[in-house]
Amino acid sequence: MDVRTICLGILTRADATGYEIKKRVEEHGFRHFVEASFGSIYPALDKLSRDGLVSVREEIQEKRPDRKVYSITRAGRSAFIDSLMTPLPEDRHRSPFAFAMLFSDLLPEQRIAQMYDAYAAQTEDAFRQLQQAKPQSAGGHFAIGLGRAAYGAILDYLRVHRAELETQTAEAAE
Amino acid sequence: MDVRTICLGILTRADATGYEIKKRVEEHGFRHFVEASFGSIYPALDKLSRDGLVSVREEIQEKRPDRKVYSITRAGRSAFIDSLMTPLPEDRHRSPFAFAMLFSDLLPEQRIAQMYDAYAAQTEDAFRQLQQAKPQSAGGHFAIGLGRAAYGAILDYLRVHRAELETQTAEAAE
DNA sequence: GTGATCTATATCGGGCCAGTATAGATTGTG
DNA sequence: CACAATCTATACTGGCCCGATATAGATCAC
Repeated sequence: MDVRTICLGILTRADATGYEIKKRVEEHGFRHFVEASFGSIYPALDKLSRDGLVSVREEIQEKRPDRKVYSITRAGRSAFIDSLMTPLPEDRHRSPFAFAMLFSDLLPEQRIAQMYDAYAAQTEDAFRQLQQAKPQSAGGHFAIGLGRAAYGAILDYLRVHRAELETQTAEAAE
Repeated sequence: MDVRTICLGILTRADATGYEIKKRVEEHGFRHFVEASFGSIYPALDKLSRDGLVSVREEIQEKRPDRKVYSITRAGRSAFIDSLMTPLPEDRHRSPFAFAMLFSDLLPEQRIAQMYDAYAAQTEDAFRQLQQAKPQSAGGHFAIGLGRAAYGAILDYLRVHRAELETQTAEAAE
């Protein structure tokens, strides 16, 4: 899912500037599924504009940079739908935490506990965000539920393992 | 978790060529948590070599490209551990499928069902792979369990939602 | 026997991220 | 009230990384 496609998707819902697209990508409905930075959004909008998939109107502002408001064109809408009609790229779950755990034997126990707590906190945050998210459509409802299911399961697993870890520590301390 | 760090991690377990590192990254113990392509592994090994974090010995072969076998150095091992002692990057879960679902209203019902089935099949594969994986260490056991918990929850969610979807279709067909 | 897969290294274009620059407006805090 | 932080808004750069491609003999399956 490249940044151009993400931009097109967001623009099917409403016109937006590059800045607003970035904000929207960070909202609950999107942030757990896609990401895009300024460094890729602005060039993407440039390219889309050159290809006629979006149009721009410049709103001149006195004491700020001019707002460039992008709208999706008919061609853009159909290119977006086309891209959803061809096979989707597979999901990617990259976890530096799980990778680090594979090398737990090389690290002090204290550091493991630290990583563990940081990871649990992050996951709880993500879960809570999805709990509060208000879906805008049937698809949004589904996607949020999916995320919630995954994060919830991870949290449960962490809780169970945490208990095991404490037991082991307690035994070792005897 | 950059490719250099991934290479170092793998080399803490055994010496390897670039090719072997790629294979190892694709094994059950790693593939659900990290990824790295040839296009990044070879330059990474180059850089590590120049920085003295790995050493190379060239095994000349008659009718094949020479094998370059990399070993981690003392400096490399400590650089790897250092990188695990500093705060880890957050997990990333990118899901083109969930993103596409957010736009289900723009797509034909048939296509939704298709994406749905493809996604379920993929997830089942991943789950099965983790079921069969045999952990090599306590950390490996933990990481595999974590992955299994997440994929399992997603599969459950998909099954439940599938039933709903069929109910809706059936109602619509009346 | 012949086509597919495996071993093995390497490069290139293009996509993308993180950081940085710029700059005035608004909001918050002590 | 002063000063800091955050917000709006665009844009570039260095560097990382992926996917595709090139090369080439070996081995395996049918």
